[in-house]
Amino acid sequence: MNGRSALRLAKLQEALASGGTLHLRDAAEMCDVSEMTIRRDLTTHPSAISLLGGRLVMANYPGVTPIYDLTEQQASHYQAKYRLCQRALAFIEEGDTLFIDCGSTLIPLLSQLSHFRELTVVTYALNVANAVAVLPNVRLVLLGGLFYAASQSFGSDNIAASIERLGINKAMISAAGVDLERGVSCFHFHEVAPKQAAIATAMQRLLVVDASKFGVVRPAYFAALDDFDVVVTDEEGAPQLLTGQGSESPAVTVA
Amino acid sequence: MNGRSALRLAKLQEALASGGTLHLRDAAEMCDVSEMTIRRDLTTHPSAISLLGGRLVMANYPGVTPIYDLTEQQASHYQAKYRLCQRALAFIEEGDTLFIDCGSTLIPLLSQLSHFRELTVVTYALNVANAVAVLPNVRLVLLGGLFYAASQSFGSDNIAASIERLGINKAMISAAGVDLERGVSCFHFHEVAPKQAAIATAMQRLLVVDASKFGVVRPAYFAALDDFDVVVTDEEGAPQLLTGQGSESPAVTVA
DNA sequence: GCGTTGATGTTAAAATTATAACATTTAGTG
DNA sequence: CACTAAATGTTATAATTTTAACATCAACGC
Repeated sequence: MNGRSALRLAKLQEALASGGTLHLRDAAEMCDVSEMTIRRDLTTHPSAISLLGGRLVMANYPGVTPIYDLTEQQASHYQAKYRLCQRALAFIEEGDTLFIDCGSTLIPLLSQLSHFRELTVVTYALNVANAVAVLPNVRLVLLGGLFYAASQSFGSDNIAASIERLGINKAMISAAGVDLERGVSCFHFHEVAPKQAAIATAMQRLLVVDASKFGVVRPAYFAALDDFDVVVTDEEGAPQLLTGQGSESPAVTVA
Repeated sequence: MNGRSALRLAKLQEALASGGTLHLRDAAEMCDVSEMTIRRDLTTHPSAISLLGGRLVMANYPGVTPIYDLTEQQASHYQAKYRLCQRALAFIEEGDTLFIDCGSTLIPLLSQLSHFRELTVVTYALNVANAVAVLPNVRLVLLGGLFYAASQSFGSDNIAASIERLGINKAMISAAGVDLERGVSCFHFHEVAPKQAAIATAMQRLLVVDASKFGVVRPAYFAALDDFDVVVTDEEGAPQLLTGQGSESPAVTVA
């Protein structure tokens, strides 16, 4: 690594930080070196900047190349997430006020919301808010507070009260672990309060989880399985697993 | 416009909505048409998708091509904004708790904050939050509420109370109009409450505006010029203009 | 000073992407 | 069914981007 090289990268990073893209040509001129040098800077040092068809873009920015392209295997993995959200979508109705939980599970659902005439989305997650902000037909209510990077979400001491003040129709909740006996859990403790508040106040509670979460327990417990009205999942074998070896559990419908 | 064309675009948009990029090749395969057709779809219909070096990306996503590239004139226009923010930066100190206003003016400032060891940023704007969220050294407090797309910001009836509860050190306020007699104004009325609350509670109030805003009045008045301790601007002639033809106005320092 | 090393510049070739022109298919109409 | 027009596919060509190879230059130690 080179001092000057790092300096150039820093300069470019600053230029790109406010958004937009920078052509390799302009980047070279801006740094007063050749395009080749910029290319080499980029390949030598790894950095937050990535080169896309002759243009520099911030790689860690929400929308751009989170290091993955939607190709082959990943496309099929995307398909799985997509199908799960398709099932969840079936429960959404025109005019609903939805609580959308944090995490990546529900993100593919959000673009589908453009097909409705009018909806309201309540969330405490930045990535959810970004996906909803571009939809003109969806009113967005973001519950703010202190930002937690790990879950891309916000927390505050009165978030539960804020949620309970809203008329939430349906709560779409995600989880990192679902176990028959130990209940439903997630990674981060600051997610517990908003999840519980949404479950408490919503008219219908939907747990949206892919089957890989079954039998898993994570540090932060937030609900029992029968606190939910519906469990939306992606595997056919799931019903037995969840309702307990064929015993009747009328509180939970598995979709 | 064609029904199938629109359908393809919608499909691709959904695929891209959760982030990432999609190679033209894969997009064509996904839609079961030739690459040329995808290209034509993109050029015929305007859409949120843009093609960057053979890859499809969401154009309206925060980080990517907000329709502008940083080239030539625009690079110099960026330089102006950048210099303005450099001046504003001089007022920021290690450990500060900053209120950052909405709009695009202060965005270039945010990436510079990475040079500090520790800061806290309070904002009610989504674009500001996105820029700050990637900085590991800056604590982010986002004041939530109902989202207003026009200003990419949030509003709620208790936003003023939330701001006043925080220990804000310095308020960096932007404006769309600054006039000696008619005061400082912006476009949107929902911005008034948070701006005024920040001005009321902050220890130091800085107005950051480029000179093009001088002599302009916008619909929503929110402060008098001497409510600010410092006016940060980019033109040398500004002092006279603002302090009133050379008369003394000790309340306002122009940087 | 000389030679070495690392950084950078220059150039040519390869690969990829963009554009245009023309061929083919498809859907709709009388 | 034939005709038309729009949509799509195919191909060739142009433009651009990527890669590799080699040339230059400056800094540094001996």
